[in-house]
Amino acid sequence: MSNEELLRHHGLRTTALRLDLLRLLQASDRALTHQEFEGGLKVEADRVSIFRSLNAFVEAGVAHRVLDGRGTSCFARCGTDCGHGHHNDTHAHFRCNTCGHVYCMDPIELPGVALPRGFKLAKSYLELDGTCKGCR
Amino acid sequence: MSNEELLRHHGLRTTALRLDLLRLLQASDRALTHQEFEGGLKVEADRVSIFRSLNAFVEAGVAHRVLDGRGTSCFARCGTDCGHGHHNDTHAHFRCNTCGHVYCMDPIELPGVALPRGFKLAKSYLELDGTCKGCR
DNA sequence: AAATTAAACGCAACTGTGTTGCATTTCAAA
DNA sequence: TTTGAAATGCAACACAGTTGCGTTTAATTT
Repeated sequence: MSNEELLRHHGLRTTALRLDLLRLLQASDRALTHQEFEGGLKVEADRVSIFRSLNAFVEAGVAHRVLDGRGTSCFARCGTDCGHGHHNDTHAHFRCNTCGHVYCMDPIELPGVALPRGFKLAKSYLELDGTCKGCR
Repeated sequence: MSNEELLRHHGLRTTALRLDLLRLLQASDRALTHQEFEGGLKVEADRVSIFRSLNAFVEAGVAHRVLDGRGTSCFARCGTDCGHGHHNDTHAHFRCNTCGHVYCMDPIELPGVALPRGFKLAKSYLELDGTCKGCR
């Protein structure tokens, strides 16, 4: 599926900015921060528009948001089974303590956890850190 | 161990602000944000001093830092086995999707994860969300 | 008890992320 | 080609968190 089709398929308009953002998303093997998007764009775009497009991606199921362990949002492409309002991002995220980059891992099974009385579990997320292959 | 002793034991001076922060930490069953500390203090204190004291707590092993899922830091008391530069915070954190509060869960075993070639794992963190007992 | 010194503090200023309001432009459909 | 909604740009704002620096204070020494 082309990026134009991808956007259309998720109910988003195809604009130069969004195609450019998708290009960056697809070219990267890891989650990117807003800053990295801004620095890598070929088109000129306002910070605010980038934020809004990335938020639109998340809402539409085109990308998912990951926190980088210091509170900054990173974005990575979703699998084909994500759609408007629902994400199937049941994979772990690995953050490198040296370069700070965040990588999506393969999907895994998470263990059940006993919660205190009254707590209702919705989702579990496994976050990993260590050293990535580029930083060893 | 009194709070004075606790601070002394971790190489920190006992000041009115730090004792007040410790009081709030101890009175809470969940991790608190900087804002909550600021609002709950009996003594007057500058925002910056609160940030600095909380950072000092983390570095000394008195408290640990948890992200609340929206990028803001929360702080909770450490167990007795944490010290300067090393934390034994091998427990999951639960964030309520309604009120946003973050709770520390009991320590659990995390499953081993197969990482891509070249990645070296340091630590794993299990993050949970759902509805807390106060919000059902 | 007074002097001393490093740690802690208060204040001002700054950085960076992320958001909101509003006017303007642009996409896509009629 | 017209048209309406979505997307963008710009200005301003909110908030977390940090840094520099001068002053105060805690704990040690004399």
